[in-house]
Amino acid sequence: MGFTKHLPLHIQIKIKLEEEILNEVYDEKIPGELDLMERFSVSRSTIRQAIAALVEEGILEKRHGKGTFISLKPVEEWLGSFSTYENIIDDMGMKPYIKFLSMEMTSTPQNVAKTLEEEVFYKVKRIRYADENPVSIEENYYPLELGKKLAKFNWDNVASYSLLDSLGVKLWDAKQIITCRMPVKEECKLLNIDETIPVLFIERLNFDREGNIVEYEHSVYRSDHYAFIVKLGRNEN
Amino acid sequence: MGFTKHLPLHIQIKIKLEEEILNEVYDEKIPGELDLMERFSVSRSTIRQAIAALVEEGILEKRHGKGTFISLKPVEEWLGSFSTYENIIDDMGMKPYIKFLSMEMTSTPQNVAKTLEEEVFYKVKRIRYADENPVSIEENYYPLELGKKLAKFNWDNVASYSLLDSLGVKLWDAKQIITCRMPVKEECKLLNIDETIPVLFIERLNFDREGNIVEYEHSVYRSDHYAFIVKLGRNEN
DNA sequence: CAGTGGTCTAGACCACGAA
DNA sequence: TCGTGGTCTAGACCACTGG
Repeated sequence: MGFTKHLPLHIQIKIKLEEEILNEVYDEKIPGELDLMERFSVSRSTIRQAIAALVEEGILEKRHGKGTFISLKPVEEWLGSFSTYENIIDDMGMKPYIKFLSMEMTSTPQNVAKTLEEEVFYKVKRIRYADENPVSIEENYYPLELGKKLAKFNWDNVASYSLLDSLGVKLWDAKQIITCRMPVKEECKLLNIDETIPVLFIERLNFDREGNIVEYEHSVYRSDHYAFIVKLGRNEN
Repeated sequence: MGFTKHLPLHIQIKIKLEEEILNEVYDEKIPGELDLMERFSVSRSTIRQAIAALVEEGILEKRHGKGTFISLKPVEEWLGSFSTYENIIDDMGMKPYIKFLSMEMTSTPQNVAKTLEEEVFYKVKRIRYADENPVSIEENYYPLELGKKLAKFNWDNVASYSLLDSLGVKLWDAKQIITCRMPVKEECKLLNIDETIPVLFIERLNFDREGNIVEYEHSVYRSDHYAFIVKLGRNEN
């Protein structure tokens, strides 16, 4: 392996396994600890230490008596754990739906322009409903190359990250800004609200594992019936 | 120890250590692994496993060559990692200040009433400034008993959790709701804003380790100059 | 039963930090 | 140099899962 500095074995093994997992070398389950011991010619604790790190990162998941399985929590769960968009009025039974409005090329949004040099982005505009009631206007922006591929999909009622996922693009980090303002006329019309009701304005930059911007989201939520609920905990929850 | 079921040794040790840490048996540093091995009559890996769990929970912190130290991240850092309140207009140099306005007993706020049976709460009202400009109106509510103790402090320019901390109350979990609305007259006056500018409205319930409500926060932020910035990551960041 | 992960031991040597 | 945590080994037995 060239001149690998002098990383501890368990780290090297962890990296190797992680790489293989992300390259989909394994289907669902990684080899047992005995196999890995042989393969890497190390003791069991070293293997276990490597695996423990991956478990902690949410990449692997152990099942006693069965084996160690690839986890890679779906992004839905991950993002969901942060910004659960919930209805204050407690009408749980409502059906969510996202309707495609338009797709076009546009100039790079401000927020992205600071970081990237590209001048043109793909923009997808959609409206999110709860039953028949419009909830938000969502615009997703993508770099040209990625956008071209995404343009081939049907964007009705799908999560953007599931489309990204099918292209092999995984979201990893995100940065989000939350503020509010008064709606413009078009937003009032689309959301079916009065001009006197403010809207929550959310921007989110999504990054992949290497820190590249893969998606910029720009959303406007009506504030009269909805709010963001955030759970905070020191550990998992 | 009575009839301890049959918990693994490292779990028992972890619990024991955790208990001692929370009871402030140690000052800053826990005994070395050798000492603990002797004390519990177990092997080093068992001790290390117990400690690893506590490190993962953010309760301990290892320093190579020095020892294992009690961490218990200050709440500031913990809460701060979530909702960093930042100025969009990028005036970094501003000085934050929180001015005490009033303290009184009041009926239990709605949000708390759902969970608790108490009928009266202490309410502390303050205004947060950036330099000379008002940023938000913050109201903190406390259960009677706790409120009585807190009433003795000077509430100018201190974080509520630092006062709680000095009473031995540690925050552990939180639940937060973010939405927006138009300001009422009093809020316009206090925040020095026009009636046409919406405000961000944040409610937060803070819980201790046992899940008791220890604080309810109710804040109104002006939206014209400020926004919430949230960083999301799968692991630590 | 066989296979897998879970727990635990005893002992070795390394790497860092402070005196 | 000494004490601390970091890495690693070899081997043992237990507990869960599935055929």
